[in-house]
Amino acid sequence: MITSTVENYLKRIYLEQQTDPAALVPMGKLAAVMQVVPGTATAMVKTLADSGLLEYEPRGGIRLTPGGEQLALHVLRRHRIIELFLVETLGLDWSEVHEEAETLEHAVSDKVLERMDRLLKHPRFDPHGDPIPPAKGRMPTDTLIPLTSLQPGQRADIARVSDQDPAFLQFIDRSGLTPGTTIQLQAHDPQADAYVLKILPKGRVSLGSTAACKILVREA
Amino acid sequence: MITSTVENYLKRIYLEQQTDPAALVPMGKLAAVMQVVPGTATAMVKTLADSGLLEYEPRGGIRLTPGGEQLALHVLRRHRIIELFLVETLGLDWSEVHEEAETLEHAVSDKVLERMDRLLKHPRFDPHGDPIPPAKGRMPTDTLIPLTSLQPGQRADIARVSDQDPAFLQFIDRSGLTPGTTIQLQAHDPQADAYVLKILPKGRVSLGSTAACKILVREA
DNA sequence: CATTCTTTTTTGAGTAATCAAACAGTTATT
DNA sequence: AATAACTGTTTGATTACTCAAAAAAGAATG
Ligand SMILES: [Mn+2]
Ligand SMILES: [Mn+2]
Ligand SMILES: [Mn+2]
Ligand SMILES: [Mn+2]
Repeated sequence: MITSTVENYLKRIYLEQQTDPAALVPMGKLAAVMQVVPGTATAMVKTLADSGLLEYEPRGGIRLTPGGEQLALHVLRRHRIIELFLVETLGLDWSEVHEEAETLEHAVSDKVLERMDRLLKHPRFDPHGDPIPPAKGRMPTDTLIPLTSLQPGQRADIARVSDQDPAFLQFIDRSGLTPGTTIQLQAHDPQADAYVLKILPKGRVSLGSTAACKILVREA
Repeated sequence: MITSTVENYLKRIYLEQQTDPAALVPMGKLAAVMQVVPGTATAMVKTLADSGLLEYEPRGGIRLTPGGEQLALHVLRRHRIIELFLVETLGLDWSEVHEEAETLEHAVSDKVLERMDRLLKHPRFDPHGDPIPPAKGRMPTDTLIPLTSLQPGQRADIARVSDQDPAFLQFIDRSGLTPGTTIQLQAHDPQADAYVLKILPKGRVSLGSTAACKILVREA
């Protein structure tokens, strides 16, 4: 049975995998992101391995099988379409939809999901700029860079905000740094740990590296 | 913890209660409608009684406490608003939304629910004509009668279809007997077990008593 | 009123998911 | 190499929900 617990594990494992596709995901990392004690993660991973959803090397780590990855992408598609639906159709704030989608992603049927997808005109990105896995076919790979990699003077479009914390997302919103915005890095002072951005057409904001590296941009 | 299992039990008990508000709901009935073995119902009922959600008379039956009833109505409100939302906003067929809502009713937050309610302009009835419990305040009581109680010649408006079976609902749709339709009972032949209806402004259909008593009407 | 049938409860067991804490294996440090 | 620190696994228990089957209570019938 694919319980919602299994769906959550697969989705998290997939996301961890993406941060370093070559390496195995260590058990400690998995336990940490799933917020369970290590023994729980070990037990779960054994049953997922038995179901053929991942490969498990004891004391080494794990990696999703193609079947496990397909399921993970399915959950991720649901999650991101639901997020966008909640923002676009029901008018929720982008800072709160992640939490809502965390539950709904396990309850929405394929039929309902495809209706949402149609109503939203087959969107390619969720409210945070994360790509929506297509119903079939490969996940599109775009090459985004963190704001911290820009050279002073360089322009770029904000493409993604990779932190689901409502307080941070609300700050991004207030500052006018939502995906789609064009910015220019005006100055970077390593000593002050300050990235000064010009928001086009008007506006200015200064960020520390902790915040700046959560903002991914596409070079203009 | 209010698990979705608990929500389902409370909702079913409430609905059973309504069929005969004076009597206790017998354990056998509960087990049957919940599709569990009697022992399972007994075990569950004990924990619900311990949580103060219902009163349990061993070998007598059960009755929801005010707290249990409030929770049940909350679930029922979610269920019915979701059904209408799926029909109105996502364009699903009324024959399939009951099953979808059965899962979603446990996953939709109060915030999302109130957004749906607002988008639907605070509806009072679900697609099947069942009343939507208000967020606060008492459940409205309307006096509907089954089609089988009409006298030949009498006119009435179809108000509710009380069977969630998709095949039956599709038949009702095909026959033009959806809630809101005005009909007139043209003839009732007890020997043939046939209720002949005129559908206004035009149309005619004949129903047996099994089908006719699932259709509730409001006298014109 | 004794027997039979029906309904309900009890008992014992299983699955899924979790934690605490003991244990074992691996890597780093002295 | 010995020891310490870290990481991961095992073991034993718990909670929520469920079923199968035995036992008990109550109702109906001859
Ligand atoms: Mn989730
Ligand atoms: Mn997102
Ligand atoms: Mn349900
Ligand atoms: Mn309904």
